[in-house]
Amino acid sequence: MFFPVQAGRASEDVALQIEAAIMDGRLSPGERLPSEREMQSQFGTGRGVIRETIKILKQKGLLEVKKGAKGGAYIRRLDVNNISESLALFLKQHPVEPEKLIEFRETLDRTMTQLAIAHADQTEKESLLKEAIRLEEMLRENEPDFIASSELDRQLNIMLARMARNPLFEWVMHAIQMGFNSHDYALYEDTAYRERAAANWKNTAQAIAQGELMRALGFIGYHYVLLRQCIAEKASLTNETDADFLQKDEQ
Amino acid sequence: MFFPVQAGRASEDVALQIEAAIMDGRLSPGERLPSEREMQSQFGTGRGVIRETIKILKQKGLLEVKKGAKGGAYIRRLDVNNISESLALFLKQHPVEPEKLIEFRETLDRTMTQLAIAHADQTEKESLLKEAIRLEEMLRENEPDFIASSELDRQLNIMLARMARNPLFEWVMHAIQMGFNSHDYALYEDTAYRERAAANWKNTAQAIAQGELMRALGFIGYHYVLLRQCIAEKASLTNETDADFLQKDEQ
DNA sequence: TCTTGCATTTGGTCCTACCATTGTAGGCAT
DNA sequence: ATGCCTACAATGGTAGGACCAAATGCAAGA
Repeated sequence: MFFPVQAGRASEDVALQIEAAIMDGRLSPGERLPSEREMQSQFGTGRGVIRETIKILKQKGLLEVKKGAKGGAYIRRLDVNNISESLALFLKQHPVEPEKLIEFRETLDRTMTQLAIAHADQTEKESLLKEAIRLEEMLRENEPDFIASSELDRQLNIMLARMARNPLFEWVMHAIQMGFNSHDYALYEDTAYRERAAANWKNTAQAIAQGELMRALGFIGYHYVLLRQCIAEKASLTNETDADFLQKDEQ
Repeated sequence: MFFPVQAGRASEDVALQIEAAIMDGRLSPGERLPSEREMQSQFGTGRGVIRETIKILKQKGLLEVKKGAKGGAYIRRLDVNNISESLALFLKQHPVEPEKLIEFRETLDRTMTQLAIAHADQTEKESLLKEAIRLEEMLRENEPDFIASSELDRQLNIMLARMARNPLFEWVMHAIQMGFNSHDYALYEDTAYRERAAANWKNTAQAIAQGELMRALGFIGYHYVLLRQCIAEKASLTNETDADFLQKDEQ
């Protein structure tokens, strides 16, 4: 039941030591690690081990590496993107039925709306409304930019999440949006959908600004009704894609 | 406005190529990559670059490396733990007020309860109830095992998530529980809390098994009332810890 | 004072040799 | 023929050295 103390994991070992030092606060964001050649002698290993260590920690998002004099490995503050990337990678291997995603997002949206009305200040609420109006206008143009508008849609979601004054909602929304970026562009190509969705965003923002919770929730509900309709239409049009998706989902 | 085509990122480059091959399905879980020395010549680089590449992909959870003959880098199917680990790491650097965590979990719990009643089969519902009863019994012992019981509490949560038939809830719950493991043990040390919490779990499971949504939601609500009380008590007892926490949260 | 250019620091790459682990094939003994 | 053991080969793990490339700073020169 004993296991070898070090079964070829020198780089993992060093990585753990450095990670621990960062988490303990012995190393703070912005600080620099010694140069590779220095650590090489400090840890008593070859330089290769140190380099592999650095790659690991860099991949974890804990380090940022710069070349040249005054270069080296700098401690980096983690940000949400690391989680988002992990999630996105995971989702590529584990496709989720659109309905499941909608179910999840609707839950979050309803709560965030509630929290936003309670906690956000008036400035933010009006800013949300302003952006929603901007989205509506953007789509009224002759040749709407789908990428820009679905980007703005994302922005609105993030704003709402931030207004909820609960970072967890913000982080999860962020990660979810990054993970599912591919599907969303397509929706904004549907003329009928995008205009009603934008109008609905405006209504939602208005209700939030006026503090009318139930009305806001009603609009949120309508938003997801629209989404479900739009997806159902797309699915019935292209059976092939649907079959593909189901197949992928099976494995 | 031009940027150098390869600013010292050979290993990242190779990693991207392999990652793409995995995502395209050109490489499937279980398959083996060529040996380091072979790839070295295939990619036209030194062996160090290949090794760094492998470390990166291993850290991402895409590879598993074995030594010896028939060893090498094997493609691995991603699992939720990678996300959980990213989140846990992130949360260590970004502490969250307990109230915010409760707010978030309560939202998920309420929806999951609703979905579980609608989608789970009777077998599962009874199994949930059985485990809840087991938790209650476990705490009635003379010397309850805090770690085991808070582990069982986690299990109950995961079961509920699975019963919702929506993998997103399952994954997020999993990640959240991994990320916040440290706080939760402590709660189960409070005698008054843990017994009422367990009894409440039983009631909740019972209501779910009987398909009584509103009653179940009522119990869920009570669960979080208990949690909030428990945390408030702890906070008022140890002002020092609380001050520490706020300080950490500021930075 | 500004520019140029050299020197230094530091990561990026290649190479080569050797060690450690593991699976297997072949030989040896029963 | 069977079963055990050993030697070998494949493969990742480590060490150390040499050189390249980029970034910075300083010094010399215009």
